Amino acid sequence: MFKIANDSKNPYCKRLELPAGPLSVYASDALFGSLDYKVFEMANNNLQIPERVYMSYTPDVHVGTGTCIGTTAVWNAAGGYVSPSIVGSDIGCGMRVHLTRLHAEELRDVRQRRKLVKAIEGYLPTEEHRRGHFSDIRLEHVIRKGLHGLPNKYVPDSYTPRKATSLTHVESAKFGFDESHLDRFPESVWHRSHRQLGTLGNGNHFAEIQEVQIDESSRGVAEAWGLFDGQVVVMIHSGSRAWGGAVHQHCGTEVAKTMRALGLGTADPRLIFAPLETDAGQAYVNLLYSALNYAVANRHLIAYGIREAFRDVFGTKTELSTLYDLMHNYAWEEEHDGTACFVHRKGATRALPAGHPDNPAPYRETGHPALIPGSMGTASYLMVGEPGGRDNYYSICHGAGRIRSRSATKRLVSVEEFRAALGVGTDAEVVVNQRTLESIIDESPQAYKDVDQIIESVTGAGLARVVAKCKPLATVKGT
DNA sequence: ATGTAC
Repeated sequence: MFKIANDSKNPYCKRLELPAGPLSVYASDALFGSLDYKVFEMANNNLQIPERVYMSYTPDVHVGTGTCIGTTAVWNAAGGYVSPSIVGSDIGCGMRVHLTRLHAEELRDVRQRRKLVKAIEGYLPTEEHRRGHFSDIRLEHVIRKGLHGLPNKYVPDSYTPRKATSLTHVESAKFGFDESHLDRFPESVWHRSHRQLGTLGNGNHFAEIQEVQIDESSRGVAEAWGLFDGQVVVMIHSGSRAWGGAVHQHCGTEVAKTMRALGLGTADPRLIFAPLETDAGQAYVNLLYSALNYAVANRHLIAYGIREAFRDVFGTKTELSTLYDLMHNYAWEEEHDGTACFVHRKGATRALPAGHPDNPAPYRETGHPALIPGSMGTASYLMVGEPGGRDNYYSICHGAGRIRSRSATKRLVSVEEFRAALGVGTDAEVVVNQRTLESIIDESPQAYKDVDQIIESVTGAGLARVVAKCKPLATVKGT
């Protein structure tokens, strides 16, 4: 189906010539060889969207709906295209890490980890908060202004040690957009979205308590970020919940209509896209930004709840400073080599190197943290971009990457295997909140690639390097 | 990932 061009000097980057155009794939030979041929069929469909400037896969790539998870796809902002299928329905889904001053020794006793997990569960209901919870928060303020729409009680930082870190240590705290598009959503969507504020959601979303292990080669950066060996950190993975879903569904229908009217399409009817300048394209981009506002505020409020739990267990002086918050499902404008680009990242994380002007101010000199989760029971990584990332529009992986569908995992993986992967019954058990592991077996590590191999491909390719490895101590999942 | 229809 395709040829591999020989012009790449990077053994971790394959430049393919598919019938519809070029595709860069960042992966070791072993990972590249293990890819399902369907990811190339899917790429070939995505490459048929007109006017594309660039498209690539990260090593954790796997098949999704219309577009693979692990895709970076770039158009020029002028005359470009936007695709709700490439962004996917969990708009703004991403990662957040908070730092504590606690040492993992304080959680060495499994009973202490259980106590903490139970406390966190009390603040993060699995589905929705009860009526009246967060009644001091106006949802339309959050939708319109992101973190800046939250009451002072939540920001800036009655709870972080350095002033306003939760507003400055984020990829984006607020997206401005044309609010007239908000009229189209029924009251039920607003109501549900309010009750879902500060909740994790399902699937691969989680909150995890982890122990830091600094990579010696990056000790300087690690210490500049406030990390120390043995430090307890909190990693959060969540998105825009029902709000993003409603944006995806509503705008997707409109974009599909525009597509038909313009006679556009590819071999895959699920792959929807439209020129940026169309009414449907503009409505989607505006409401996409509203979902990015929801998602960042949602992760912020999850962190707020977890901080309350830490205070219940470790005392009122416990701090949870914000390391960083960034997304891996989104599209927005970025400038590259002086050109305004419209960049889609679906299951791909931006990792800017030291000195890049788009780093937020606190991370201008070091590069910002790129937060990469592993699968359950396995390590996660704090990375930083390298200058070589420029070739890939500064995109790196977003995690381990699924190798088995949820249904296949339920069929093929036993609860015993899952228990063993989490060390259940040993001193090192990763404590999980769920009453039965059976209910979340589709998230067992046997459903995912080995995150260490993914990271090796990213570092080998010169896209980013490891600052710290974070080993799981306890995990909180939705149902 | 999510809500909704089956």
